[in-house]
This record gives sequence, structure tokens and C-alpha cells, in this order.
Amino acid sequence: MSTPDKTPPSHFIRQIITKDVSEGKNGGQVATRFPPEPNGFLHIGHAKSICLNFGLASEYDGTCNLRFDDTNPEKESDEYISAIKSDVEWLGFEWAGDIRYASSYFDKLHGYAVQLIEKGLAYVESLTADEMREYRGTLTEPGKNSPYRDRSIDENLDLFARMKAGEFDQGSMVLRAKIDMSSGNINMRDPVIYRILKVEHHQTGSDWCIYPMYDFTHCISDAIEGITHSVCTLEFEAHRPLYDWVLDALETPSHPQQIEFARLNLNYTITSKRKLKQLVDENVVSGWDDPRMPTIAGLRRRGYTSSSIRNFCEMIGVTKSDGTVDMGMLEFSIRDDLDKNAPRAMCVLQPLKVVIENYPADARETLSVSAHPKNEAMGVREIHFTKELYIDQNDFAEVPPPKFKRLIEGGEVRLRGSYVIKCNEVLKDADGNVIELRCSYDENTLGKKPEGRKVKGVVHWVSAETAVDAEVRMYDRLFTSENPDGDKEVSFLDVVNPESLVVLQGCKAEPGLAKAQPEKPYQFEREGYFVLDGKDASSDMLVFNRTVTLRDSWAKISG
RNA sequence: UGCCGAGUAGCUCAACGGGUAGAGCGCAGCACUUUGAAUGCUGUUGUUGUGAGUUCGAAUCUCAUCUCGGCUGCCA
Repeated sequence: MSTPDKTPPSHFIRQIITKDVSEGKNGGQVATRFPPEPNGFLHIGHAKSICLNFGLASEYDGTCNLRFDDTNPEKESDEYISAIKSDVEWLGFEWAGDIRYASSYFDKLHGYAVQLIEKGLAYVESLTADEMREYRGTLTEPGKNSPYRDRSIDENLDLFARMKAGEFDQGSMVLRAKIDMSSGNINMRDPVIYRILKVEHHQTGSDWCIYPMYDFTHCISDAIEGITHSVCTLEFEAHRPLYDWVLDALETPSHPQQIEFARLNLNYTITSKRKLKQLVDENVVSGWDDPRMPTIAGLRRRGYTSSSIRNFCEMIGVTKSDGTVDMGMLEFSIRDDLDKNAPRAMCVLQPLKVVIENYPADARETLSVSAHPKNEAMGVREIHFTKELYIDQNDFAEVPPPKFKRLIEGGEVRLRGSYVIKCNEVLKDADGNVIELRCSYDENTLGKKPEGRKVKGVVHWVSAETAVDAEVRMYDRLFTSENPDGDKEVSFLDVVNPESLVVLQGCKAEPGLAKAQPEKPYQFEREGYFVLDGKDASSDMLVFNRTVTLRDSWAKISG
């Protein structure tokens, strides 16, 4: 990516912070946080938030905390915590100090809840969940006060203490903030702030049987950590009045400012942790890190680089309008990166044998080919020219379509980095399938244009003698629908692309590819960008994942 | 028939003390080319959701109206 002296474009959050800093608000400091719930893997939408929060912190010379918002032990687990940590690190960000956990504030949170009760601003509710729903009213009708709303402070204190002590059954009581049952904002209709959950917590074990709700926890956690700008997504907009209410009601160390931005939507993909989990649980994909998943782990295994993802996040901007980004943008950002940084290699995906009739059977020439056409610093690689070669089946046509410029019977083509060959004869099997091409090479065309004619086509190839076998996994978008989630009649599970993974066996790779490493991408010339699979490749079997194809204007011409 | 938010090129975004709209992606064409890639050049599309008003002048200010999104978990 070309980034010289390019200041990042401003957006509304940068403007707010710039203004705050210049006015000396918060002592001119900036402190943000990225607060995932450990209930699934992070996805590309989280990457946007991570880049925003950590990016803002570093731009303003501030800090960004990584805090697990772990207030619902029923859905959370430790395995997600470690996955999230490594995703954030891989993206290239460093959190300030130790990792934070909302659960480590449980004592303080409990104290604040007691403080709220003492101020007459919270009460213990004994209505059932169903009754509470009825009392809450609807979007167009106000709610009505609970008969338990006016319990005395002492009674509330006693009841809350006994909730904490485990005297009551799960679901029998909750602690509610006493705000306004007629508010137009349903979040303000006496929201629940503590519930009984007789569940072990992955961090605090069996210390607690009551757990604070998000709205109560998040703002206080931010305040405890001295967060200055609490950046979150649009769906929390209606929660902001509650965020502010809690902090105004309590004597907290600070009062951060919540700012909402539009979450990322990408076409042809889903960014819902719940649905992503469903794909994993129902074995539609091989796991959270399946290369087709829009998770950070999946993109990483697929061959995306962290810088391409960071770049993408900068490219799409930050606003309050809820739009859908074209997949093409993500693909642009990875191609842009890999075109510059991935060494080139040749790999024949669907081999077709080629025999050079005028080349001696026992000869072998070693050719030095540059690893990158525009970057000599990347060095050279060695490939071999021998009597028997492979080219791709797609690069030969018995009946060429219009404008076809690869190999045809009687025609010539350049073998990339090598000689021009001519196809003299086509051999077929009993079913009429082309199984071998008998060709001749022009010995005067190595590094030279052929004399007296023009050869337009260039084709990738490999020596049958020195090529190494490989499995290549051709990945494509996971869904056939632009908006897999958009149709209420059709489940996203029904629009999974059956060709999102096509496994090619018996591919022939140039010998240097035997030393491929995970996360070290290559461009397979004329095919796309590929990377060794980090999980399934072994010392005796190369397995490559296709990250993305090359731009393909031929596909547009040929349909 | 509530509250909140958003509506600028196909997509993502700029234009922020009012002066008839720009970029990236995409797309098209040309050049170059031992990747039908990359690169370079050129070009493309907008009655700034709509209708009024203020003004010499409005994407920017005012009013009205329409459309879309979020909100009725003891989820986050």
C-alpha cells in the first residue's frame, strides 16, 4: 500500500477527540478500550472496531485497554479469551498494561449497586420475567410501575444481600434501576442491573451467584479505567442515556463519553457471532478458523495479512450511517498488499502433460527466474526445463474461443520465464479427453523474442521431473447471496455456496514451493495468491489455500 | 401508530463560519507487458431522498414530507 506522507482522512470521531484534546478535556488525554465478550471468535467487523480504538489511542498518544466484557458466564469461555488475545496481537496492536476483565470489578460493581439502593435509585423486583414484560409497555405505549417499586431502602438492601447470598432461586428476583417507566426510551424503563445466575464463571468460579448486566457494568468499567472516549456501535445509541444516568447517579472516578459509529456490514458474508457459531456447530465449516469464515482467524488462515485488514478498515471510513461495504474492497486491499509483497511462483493446478519432442530426455536446464517482476531485492528462484512438463488444462483449447491467446494445436505459446513452444500433436484417450501434448521448443527464444513472428500468449508451467505435488484448496465466497441474512423466508444456511471450497489434488508446484511456510504468501502466476495452510499441511503434503484470485479481465471477456 | 439515528456518484466516504460537488473502489477505453496480473494515462455516472422557504447564491440554514435502520432479553 502506498502510504507515504498520507494523513488519515478525518472522520467525526477524530473530530470530536481533536476538539476535546485541544480544549484540554480529560487533561488532554485519550484513553479508549476494546471490550469484546468472550463468547465467540472476533470477525472482520470487530477488526474495524479494534483498528478504530487502538488506532485512535496511538494517533493521540493515548492508551487502549483490552477488556473482556464477561458478565454472562452462560455463554462465555476461556478458549475464546485466548483466541481473542491472539487475534488482537496478530492485527498488530498492543493493549495498555494487563488485560482487563469486567469480572474483576464485580466487587466494586456490587458496591455501586448498593450505593444506588441507598440513594433510593434501585429496587429489588419480585415480578416474574413475563410480568415485567407486561409492565414494561410497548414501543408506543408507556409502561407502568411495578408494585414492588416502592419497597423501602432497608428492605431492598436486605433482599439484595440475600440475592447475593444465594437465598433465592435463579429468575425469582432482579435488581432494577428506578428511572422512568413512561420513558420513550425503553432502556430507561427501570432496567434490570443485576440478575441471579447460579452458574460458574470462567474467571471468578463460584464466587458469585448474581451477575451485573451490561448497561450497569460497561459504563462503570469505563469509568474505573479512566476511559475518555467509549466508542461503540450504533445499536447502543439508545443505551447512552442509561450509560450517562448510571454515572451521574453514582460517585465514580470519571464520566467517559460514549460515541457510536456504524458497524461494518460486508456483502456476501455474515457478521453475527451467533450465526457464525451456528456454521461451526453445524459443521458447515471446519471451525471458527475455517478459511471461508470472516473471522480474523479465518482470514489469517486464508492468507490475508494483518496490514491489508488494517488498510481496509482505514479505507472504509467511520460514520454513523449504516451501509454495506462491497467484498471487492476487502479483496482490493489484500491484492494490493500481496502484489507488492508476495514472491511469485508457478503451480499447475490441473496438469496436462507436455512432451518436448526436440529436447533430449536426459537433459535438464536450470533457469533463474526473478521472484518479483518489479522488485529485484526479492531475488531469484530456480526452476527446471526438461523434456516432460506440465501446463494447465485451461491453457490449451482444441476449439479456442474468440480472442483466446494460449496454446492451440499448431500454435505457439511462451512458457513463462522460459522458451516458446509449439504444439505439434494432441493425444487423446479412448473417451476423447486430451491427455498429452507433443510439442517442440524454439531454442532461440530463451530471454528473447522469437524471430519473424509474434507470440502473444504466456503460460505457466512446471517440470514434470522436478515438480512437487500439492493439494490446493480453492476458496470462494461462503454465500451465494449478496445479503445472506436479508431474506426472512430463506435462512443463511440455505444460501451457502456449495463451491465455496473446491479441493484440487495432484497439483504440480515448482520445487521451491516445497519450503513454503504458513503466513508467507505467494502469487501463483496467472492464478492468484496462495498460502500454505497452517493446520493441514505436513512435511509430506503441501496444502495451499487460495487467498484471492488475480483480477481477471479474461473472465469478463469470455464470460 | 413512540423514541433515537441515517439519507451526497453502482459501493465506501469527502466537501463542516452558505459560493452551482470530489476521492478511493468498481466500470470503460488506450498505452505498456514473457502474469489476460501489475503499472501509467483518459474517461464514466450525481436534479446532494423529496417539496417548499430564507438568500444574489444552499449538499450546507429553516419548515414540511418520504424512505431505511435500531430499540419492547433476567444478551452484549
